Amino acid sequence: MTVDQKESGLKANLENKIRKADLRPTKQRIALAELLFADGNRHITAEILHGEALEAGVRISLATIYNNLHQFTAAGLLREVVVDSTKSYFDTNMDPHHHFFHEDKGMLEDIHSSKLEVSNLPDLPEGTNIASIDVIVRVTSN
Amino acid sequence: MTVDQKESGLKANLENKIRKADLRPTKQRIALAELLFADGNRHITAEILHGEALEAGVRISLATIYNNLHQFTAAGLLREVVVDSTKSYFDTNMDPHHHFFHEDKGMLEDIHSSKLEVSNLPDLPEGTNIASIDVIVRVTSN
DNA sequence: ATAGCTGCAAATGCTTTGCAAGGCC
DNA sequence: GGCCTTGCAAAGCATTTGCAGCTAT
Repeated sequence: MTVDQKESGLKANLENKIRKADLRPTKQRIALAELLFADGNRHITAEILHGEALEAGVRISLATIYNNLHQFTAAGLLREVVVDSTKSYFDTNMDPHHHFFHEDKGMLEDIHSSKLEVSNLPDLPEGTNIASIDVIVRVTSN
Repeated sequence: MTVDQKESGLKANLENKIRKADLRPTKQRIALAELLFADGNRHITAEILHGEALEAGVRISLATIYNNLHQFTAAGLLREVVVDSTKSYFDTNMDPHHHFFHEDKGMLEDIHSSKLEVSNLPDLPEGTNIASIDVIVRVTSN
């Protein structure tokens, strides 16, 4: 198999992913999907993703980045991680897991679920269900 | 002891708290301290606190609310809880503890530290220290 | 053809800042 | 008096929205 075939196989795969989410595989969406999903788990902000897209030679507006990040999130391809009150991070790892947050660098790092356990959870408030449990271990450089 | 004496005792206490933080006990600061610390643990946004101050008849600007929330936070009288990417919450409970976050209502509720245990924490990334561990149990009404 | 997407620019919402006037020590 | 605080209005920043034009099906 040539490199080109691998390349096109990957793209076809991403197109599929987009189609399954009931979204049209536009040039911009495919480019974003490549940046987000090709290299495994990523934690990214809209701004950064925009920069990467431009660098990769894909002309795309920030508004479209935001639209697509939210559409991907709604479709279950991404999740939003709330760690910083000034900007939003999106995570491509959909398995249950937690995070280190490097406060100095504004960087997220996965903690595999098996590596961290939350026990002794008290009774939930009357009439509520758990939507998710987020554990954020904030670290600073020493 | 009369009610008035209790009242003034409380205020004197709050003034002390403010002085210890190296801040001047201005009318606005005392009013905010009353709203924040008089009735035990609270979780509050700048907007809400502003509303409460106006309701209590204290003329204070939103900018001053923000200034003081940050000064109180820097002084260790408050902590900021990051749960919502659109606004900041401040918590008057400085003991180590975690939170339920009612996503429907945008409301925080304490989980006493003794009630929830985080175990099996993996090794920290090279050269880092823990700043804090935040557990947020997001719940929705059913 | 038509419903969905994109880009632009304007709008939004929360938060911060600059600066003149006022208040605490 | 001198420095800290306040309030106002303007600015800032990330994000969202309206809309005209383009694109996938």
